[in-house]
Amino acid sequence: MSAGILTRVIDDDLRRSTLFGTLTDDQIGKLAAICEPQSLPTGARVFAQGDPAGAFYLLASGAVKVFKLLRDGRTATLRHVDAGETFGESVLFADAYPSNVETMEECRLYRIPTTAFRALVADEPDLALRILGSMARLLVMLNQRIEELLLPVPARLARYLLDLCARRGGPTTDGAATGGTLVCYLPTSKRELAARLGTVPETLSRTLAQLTRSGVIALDEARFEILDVAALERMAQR
Amino acid sequence: MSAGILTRVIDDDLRRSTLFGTLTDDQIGKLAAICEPQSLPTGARVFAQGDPAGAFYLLASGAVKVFKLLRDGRTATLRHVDAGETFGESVLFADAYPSNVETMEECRLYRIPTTAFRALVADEPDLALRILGSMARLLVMLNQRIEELLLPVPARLARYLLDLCARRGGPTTDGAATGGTLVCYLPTSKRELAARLGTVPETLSRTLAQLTRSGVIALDEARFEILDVAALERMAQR
DNA sequence: CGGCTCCTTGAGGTTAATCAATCCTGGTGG
DNA sequence: CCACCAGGATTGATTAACCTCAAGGAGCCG
Repeated sequence: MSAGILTRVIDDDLRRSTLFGTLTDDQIGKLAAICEPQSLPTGARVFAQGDPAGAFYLLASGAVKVFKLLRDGRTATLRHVDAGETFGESVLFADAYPSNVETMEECRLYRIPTTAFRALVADEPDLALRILGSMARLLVMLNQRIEELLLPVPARLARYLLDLCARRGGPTTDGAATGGTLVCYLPTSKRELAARLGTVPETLSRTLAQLTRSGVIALDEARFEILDVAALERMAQR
Repeated sequence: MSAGILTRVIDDDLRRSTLFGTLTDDQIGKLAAICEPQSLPTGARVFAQGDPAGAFYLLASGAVKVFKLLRDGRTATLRHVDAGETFGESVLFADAYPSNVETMEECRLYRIPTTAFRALVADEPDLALRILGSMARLLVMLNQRIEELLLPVPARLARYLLDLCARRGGPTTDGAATGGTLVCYLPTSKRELAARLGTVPETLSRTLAQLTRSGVIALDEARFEILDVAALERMAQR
């Protein structure tokens, strides 16, 4: 039956997520029952700041960005969300979305209505602890973002590059000189990256050029290599 | 019995808090049982960034600041906490504190150990929903802080002043001209306020002087009055 | 080929941090 | 009572960061 196959897909997506990855089969089943699958093309708006809050989302595949529109037209990117992560959790207990979300690629995602989810949480304390953990992680991350914004652009960029290598990073270490080199790929356009770093493309370009000139990184299109990890870490500390 | 009086005090403090204000008597009782009352003088460190995370805190009276120390010695204030609010919730599921907390006045606070609290939450789904709500509010607030930091200093100051009047604000509206005037008092030294706004005392001083010269606010020591609400709101939008 | 978007590079201007001097205000001790 | 000092707050001058505006490339698709 196709329904069986469909729920199998949903279950798998849920199990692959950071937030629900370790739930019991029973819990996954209950959760799957309230999820509403969606598919969106690149550049679609998931919700806008000020929209009435009805649901939060699990991103099954693709990538989205969470951002604010400043009055002068600039956009401030708060967060890039990767497959397996959730976004919009903050509206579980708020009445409107505090920011905008737009897809950066073709996406599959699950809409999880707040009322249904809250009812579920009331039945499953374990689920509550889990989402508490997720929100705690978000809080820590936002704390870091705030700290970062008080640093100069080169430090922000250095942190981003180091973080990127650490997570999505090529363990492609070349056991050569000082700590070896790390290879990785920029996941977005430089325009998006600049917004994510709270700066403009021109400044990002200059900063990357500076890093390349001084031999700290090597850059070819989206592929980059950290040649001097120590120097980059020093730069990340203001 | 003194024990009875003591628990009465704790219960009242809990009930006065934003987070636990609407719990049932039974829930308050269980919570009170795991709270550890503390009294601290001005300028005391509650915890430091990197400390192993064992508890979060409810501030019963006084005021504390949450801040990060930047490598160059500057301090970045993330948040000022008032009586009745909680702080450190983010460590409920993290293993170390992500920032420092220091008292700005004499404080009474309650240490709430994470393990005991988590056990309590597992028993009381309602409590879980409640703290979820609190963390959602925190998330929204941090979102705002990030957005603010991308604005120029005058806009940040304008938002702070408007927000202050709206919350702690004198409803002392003088029904005179454009929307009337609002009177309020700066709750901290200008040094602390500058840190809270992510700037330095010199710049704050200049910006306040500028606002005063242009007749938007009147300032006398800590007492200030918003003379032109509309102008300040315009300034808050970059 | 022309138009497009994305990225880079250059020149100039603006914001705000830094450095430094002065002015209060309150407290202390002669 | 007053000279003195310490800390916070202000003001001025200088400097640095980075945004803005403007002008090219380089790849891509009609």
